[in-house]
Amino acid sequence: MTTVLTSRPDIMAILEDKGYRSTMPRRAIVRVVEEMHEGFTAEDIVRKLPGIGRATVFRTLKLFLEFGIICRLNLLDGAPRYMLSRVEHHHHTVCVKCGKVGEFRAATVERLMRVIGNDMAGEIIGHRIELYVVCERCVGNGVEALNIPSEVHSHS
Amino acid sequence: MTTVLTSRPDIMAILEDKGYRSTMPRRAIVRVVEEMHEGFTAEDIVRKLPGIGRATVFRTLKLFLEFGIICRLNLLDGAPRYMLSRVEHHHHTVCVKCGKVGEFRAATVERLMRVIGNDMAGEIIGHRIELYVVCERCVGNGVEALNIPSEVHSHS
DNA sequence: ATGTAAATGACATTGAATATCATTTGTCAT
DNA sequence: ATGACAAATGATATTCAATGTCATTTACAT
Repeated sequence: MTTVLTSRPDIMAILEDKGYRSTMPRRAIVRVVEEMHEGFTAEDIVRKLPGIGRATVFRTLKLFLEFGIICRLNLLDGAPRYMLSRVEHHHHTVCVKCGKVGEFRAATVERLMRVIGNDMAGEIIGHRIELYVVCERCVGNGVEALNIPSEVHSHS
Repeated sequence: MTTVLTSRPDIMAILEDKGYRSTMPRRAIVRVVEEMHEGFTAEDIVRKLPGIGRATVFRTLKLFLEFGIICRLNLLDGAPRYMLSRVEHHHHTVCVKCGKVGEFRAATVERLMRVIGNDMAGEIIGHRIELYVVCERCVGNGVEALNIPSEVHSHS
């Protein structure tokens, strides 16, 4: 027994399996993405890696997205945020105050989809659920009134 | 009895109540929005109303959004789509083939939120659920393989 | 080592959306 | 009705994210 199994999949290995090359910029982006734990924008990566071209960052994130290595959250405003995927199916919480992105899983969600599917013409391909929350930390701070986008309350 | 109650709220009246003026461009946009039944982009409106400035269209849609008159869907790619809100809380279905936007309601959704809320630190402010579907019409056509964004399957 | 296709990065370009600001237009008081 | 004034508009410039182009570089199979 000489190696410890890392709980995290080897991203470069995934790409190499698909025939993509292990290049310096890709490795750098993998490294940065792996240590960003609360969600990040493409621009965050560009800023953290000034030696690497903007186009490359965007291309690489798109590649990661395509293989489910990262996932994308279209927030209410501003650029989409990304975060490293966990293996299991999950959904996201977004703190409307500090922007922190969290995850949750709920068996009920899958059951819900089945119920809805039965009531519907057509076929369900996938779903997206986002919860807008005030996270523990921000509730604690109990600061001034939040600017909550009204659309979150009653629609979509 | 001289008037028929329209089932749809008078959008201009809502705005006037809030102190906004009933201007020609706003009335034009209301008219167009009310007759677009399958979701539209800001650009759709700009195209339909060449006499009205781009900035005004964006400003007005933002205003409508703020008061819940329309709702916004951040789709997987491209510009956000808008659609006239119904009064009741609901969620959206998006056909990954033809882009048609539908609506659904499910009591289970609200129950789900309560269940999740109990399991969570912090406070749930709102939620967003989107179902990616192949709509009835497109299933019928049974056409070639769909280009389904992988992120829809397993994440977010 | 070398050839070759893949990948990169500098740059230009697109496209959505916002900011600016002189002009126009609704609304209210009269 | 009229005029005054703030609100709203629209032409334009500008921002910002993201993509396309293409000559150069780099990883990898041989």
